[in-house]
Amino acid sequence: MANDTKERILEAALEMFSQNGYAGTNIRELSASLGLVKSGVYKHYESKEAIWNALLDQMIAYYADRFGSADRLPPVPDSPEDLTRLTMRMVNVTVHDKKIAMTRKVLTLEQFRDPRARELATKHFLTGLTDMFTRIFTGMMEKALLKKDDPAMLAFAYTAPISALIHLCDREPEKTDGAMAQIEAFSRHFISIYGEAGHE
Amino acid sequence: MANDTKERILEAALEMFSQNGYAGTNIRELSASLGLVKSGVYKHYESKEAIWNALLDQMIAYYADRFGSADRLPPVPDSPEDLTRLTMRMVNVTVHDKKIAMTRKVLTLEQFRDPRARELATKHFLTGLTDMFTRIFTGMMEKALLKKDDPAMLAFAYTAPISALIHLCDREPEKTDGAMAQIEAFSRHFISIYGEAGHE
DNA sequence: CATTATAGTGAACGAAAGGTCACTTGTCAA
DNA sequence: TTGACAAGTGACCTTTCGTTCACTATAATG
Repeated sequence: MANDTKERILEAALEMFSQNGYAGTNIRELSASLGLVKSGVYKHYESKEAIWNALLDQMIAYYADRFGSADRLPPVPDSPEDLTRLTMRMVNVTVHDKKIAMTRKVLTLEQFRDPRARELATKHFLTGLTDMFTRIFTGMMEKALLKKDDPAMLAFAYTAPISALIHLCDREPEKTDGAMAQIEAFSRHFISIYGEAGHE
Repeated sequence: MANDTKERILEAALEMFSQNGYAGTNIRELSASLGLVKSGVYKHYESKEAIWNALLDQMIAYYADRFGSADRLPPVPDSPEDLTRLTMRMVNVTVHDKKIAMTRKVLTLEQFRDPRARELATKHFLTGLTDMFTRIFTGMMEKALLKKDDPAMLAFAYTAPISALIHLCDREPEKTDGAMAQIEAFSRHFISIYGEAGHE
């Protein structure tokens, strides 16, 4: 025992599924990338679909652990500039962390096929960010850093464009730098509109 | 001759590729959906990949014809309310037109595999809408319907959230009505922020 | 009417897919 | 030392895939 092959299979599956999709991946290649022969994989998972479901379980658990609970919320920014800094820090992680980026790709590719992937995709791409920033903006309005407005609407207006550029980075990685700059510019523009006048 | 089978194959391919992806589609099913036996397809296309390329050609040409030229631009709205009306009309078409919706799905599924799909996806999901509304907003600023600002930035801030909700409709069609309402609410909110004061 | 190209059929093929199984190897507990 | 078990191998099975091909029916052409 004391073997991590079962986990390594999931890692390899994430990599291959995110590049070629579930249907476009075969377990011969998958196992070869681990230095195994394909029958070896079946010692750990009973089928290709079982690998997929285990991977999805892991992605769902990871998301719940990392973004699901309210207490994991980043601190409310102390200034408008802090919002931009917080945003850029989060975006940088999300774009450059290989595992998170591959998770997004997998969800993109399988969202029409698997109901659980669909649900998780909506969280990753839309509601997760919106909910998070709804709380942040509520806090900022209480601190009088943002003009009073519907925080959920502002969060949607703030996160959706950022999410669109993250998708662009996934699709065309060579545009990552430009997209990052655009996110920062957008964040500043957002603050210039919604930031409470009187705060430096 | 006088046969439209070649076109019908592309229609069926769009349908199947948009649901199951390229790798997840087999030509037995594809031809069966046309009342053919699979070998019949090869009288019209020499391979599965040739079908895919022809479909992509058609999607690219369709996009260029419909959204590519500047003269196809919708008229600049005459009032802020008109912007919402124009937006809702465009979104309604884009969401409910089966062919356009399937095109988006196919591009979503194949964007990481095919460079041409990748390029078209970026146009469909990001730059196309942004460019279009950059022109519209420029016109609205000239008419003093919008506060003077960077029209490209406003267009990005306006279209990206709408695009996110269109994606939601593709992913979870049962949420279409809610998404539509949210788009309309967002449009009005946008106008309440950027609309030039003094216009009713 | 004879001809010829076109659209479609059905059987067959080789390759590749997912999956099974008898067997070997290495590790640990009794 | 031995027994048991988990991990990995390689041959093999079945199904399905994309593709080919000889053939037929049809409809337009000379």
